[in-house]
Amino acid sequence: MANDSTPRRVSVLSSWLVSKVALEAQRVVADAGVRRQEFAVLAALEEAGATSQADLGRRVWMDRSDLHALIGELEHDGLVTRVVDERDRRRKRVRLTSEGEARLRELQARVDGAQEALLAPLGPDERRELRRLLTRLLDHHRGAR
Amino acid sequence: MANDSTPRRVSVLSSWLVSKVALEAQRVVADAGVRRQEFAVLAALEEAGATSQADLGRRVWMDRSDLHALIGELEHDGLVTRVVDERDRRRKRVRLTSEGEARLRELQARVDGAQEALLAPLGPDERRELRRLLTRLLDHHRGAR
DNA sequence: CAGATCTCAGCTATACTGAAATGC
DNA sequence: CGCATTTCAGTATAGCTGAGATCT
Repeated sequence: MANDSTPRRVSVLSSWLVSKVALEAQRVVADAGVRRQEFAVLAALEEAGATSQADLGRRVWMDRSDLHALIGELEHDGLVTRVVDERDRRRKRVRLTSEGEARLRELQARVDGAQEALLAPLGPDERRELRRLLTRLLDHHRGAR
Repeated sequence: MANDSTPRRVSVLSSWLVSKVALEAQRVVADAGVRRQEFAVLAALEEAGATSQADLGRRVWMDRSDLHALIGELEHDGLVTRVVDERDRRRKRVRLTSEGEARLRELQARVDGAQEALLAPLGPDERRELRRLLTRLLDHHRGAR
């Protein structure tokens, strides 16, 4: 009550609040030794099986260009393979290697830890509620484009 | 229920969720013609009166370096003045001009609109709850450093 | 032909770091 | 001296754009 260092008027801007929390979240995940994008792509790949880069981009909401670069790295590190789809030669099917699966399991463990650190001050109900509210916002604005 | 395009496993990563919402928030505010940083600084200045850049940086959680550049722009545009503090000559007191105040009122109106657009899918209680949860996270992690 | 996909070469905004200059 | 403040220069990352090549 006495120690309110957050500027009142600025805190009225939810955009500001969300951005700062996002930064903090990113920091926590990075401190756990995880690149958010890599994790997101590997996880999406495991879930979707072998898909095209374009599909992957839609799933992870990542830019085609950045995704292309990232997949290049992952391929170079032997975590994924990139093969021309013979049924539609425009596409390249990206697939997890067994090394990629191992890497994903490793990252998942670290991410779980980071997640716990990030949400530490919240109880189970609050975590659920936070996720619900954020998801609602995302779904709403996603639909509008 | 049928249309669940968000990858299940990725959405488990709250960090990812928060980041995407932050991006959306930023977009909404930018679409309203507002630079988040400029608004934050002007608002903090109105609230704090004439303070040093360092103090301003702490209030708005902005980097000294970036803040310096931004204040340079604002000064060039006649929105703030920057004067050496004679009581402590290391400091420069930054102060809103009347043009700056007018600019702030203009931005505030746009920000209110953007805020409304961003939070449209949430009811009043939900907005309060979202802000409460985010603030709690921020305060917690802020204290830890 | 329209449209999708992959690729490449950039751009911008944001956050941050290191270090010098000045003054307390 | 240690410490705070301002300033400058440079780095890193994320997200994005435009355009060409290839294919359906």
